[in-house]
Amino acid sequence: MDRPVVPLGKPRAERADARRNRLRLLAVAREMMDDGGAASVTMDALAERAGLGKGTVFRRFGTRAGIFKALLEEEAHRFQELVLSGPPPLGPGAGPVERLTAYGRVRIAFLVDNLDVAQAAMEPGAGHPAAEVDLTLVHFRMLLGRADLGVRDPESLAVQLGAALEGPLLLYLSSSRTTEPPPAEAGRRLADAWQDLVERLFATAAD
Amino acid sequence: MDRPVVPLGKPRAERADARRNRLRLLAVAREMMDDGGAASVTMDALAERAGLGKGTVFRRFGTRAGIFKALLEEEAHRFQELVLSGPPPLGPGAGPVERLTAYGRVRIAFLVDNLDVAQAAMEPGAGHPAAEVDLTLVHFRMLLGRADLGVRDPESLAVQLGAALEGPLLLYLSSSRTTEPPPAEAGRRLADAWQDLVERLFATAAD
DNA sequence: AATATAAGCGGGGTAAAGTCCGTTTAGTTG
DNA sequence: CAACTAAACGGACTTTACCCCGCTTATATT
Repeated sequence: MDRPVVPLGKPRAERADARRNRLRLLAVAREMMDDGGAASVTMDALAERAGLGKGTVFRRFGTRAGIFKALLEEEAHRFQELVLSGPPPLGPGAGPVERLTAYGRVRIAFLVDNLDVAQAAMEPGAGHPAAEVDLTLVHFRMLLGRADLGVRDPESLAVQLGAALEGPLLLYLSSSRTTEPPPAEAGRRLADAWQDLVERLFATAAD
Repeated sequence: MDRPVVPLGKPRAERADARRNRLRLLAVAREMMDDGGAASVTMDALAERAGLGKGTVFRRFGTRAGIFKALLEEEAHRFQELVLSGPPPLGPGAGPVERLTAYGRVRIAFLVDNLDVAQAAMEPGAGHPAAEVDLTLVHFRMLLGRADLGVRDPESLAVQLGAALEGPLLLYLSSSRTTEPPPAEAGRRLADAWQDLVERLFATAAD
């Protein structure tokens, strides 16, 4: 629980062996997931299969969920680049409504693909809902600020939108997946609903 | 090898001892929460303090989260009555916008009060997001159906609204509560934002 | 190169969730 | 009321996440 807590200003670059092991662990984790699914990634097994001690695994990731968050964030980083400097409508150059709907579409596709990782990433009292969510929020705030709806509390609206996007996804991926609609179709439906919501919200501004 | 094969349709009422123990466990759990917070409610301790075996606890609630869900649902039942047949604006008699905002206000207050139980109720791969959430969805669907926005997929909108209401709450209650705004104020802010969102959504219909 | 030290490492230890299965009992049937 | 059966019970057992802390090593400093 105690974090090292270097007062501040001293990031103290990651040591070479630490970095090597971190990458190693992530690679092995991915490998194990491909084999036996997320459930098969136990801390002991991961440590052993990576040829490291259990303590090391925890030092690197803090918690089991931490591993999955890290996996997710690797991907998220690529995504972020697209959002910040890729081609429209996802990247800059399109209007807020287009960018928001595009964002939703891509994010939904992403989570539907990485369903089990996403699930595993939020199990315990994980606290922070992944830095990744924060990225979504930052982006939403930016877009909302730009589009001038006369909203009282843009910060809260960003959070609500984020929830409206992620919530249904989580609901979907937590429901029995055996008899449910196939992911592709569910994804399409979620994306359409998202577009509907965004357009409806912005319609009031266009009056 | 003879299979019992009760065809179906026979719920087989709860046995008297089972009922007694179920109520007992809930009472003791509440007691323990008042003492040492949600974290102090371990399955072993609960079993012992109730004078029962651990197996019994699991038979009754299936999972640790199950206990907290059960606690929450006890409350939710009272709430449901208010919604279905209480006085306006929460109960019938007011317009959809008023009812939705009232619903949000009360629900937020409820969750802010029961913060730790709510948190504890959603920890593991709990699967079903609590029957309670379903109640919210049923209600939202009803109100959305009544108010005739020309929405393509009312079902999805209900889910999104539910998420927009609950998501920010969860975010709030999972963030460090030591330095954050006091619950009362946070609650007010969430409620205002919720009202804003609902009014904005319905504005397009009122044109 | 020698030294100092913060960071990293390992793996046994603990606690708590959840499973198993043999025993007990409430409720039913003739 | 005696036999019967499905449900409930208990508690030992297993599996994991996560902690602790003495030992090792990379890296900065002189």
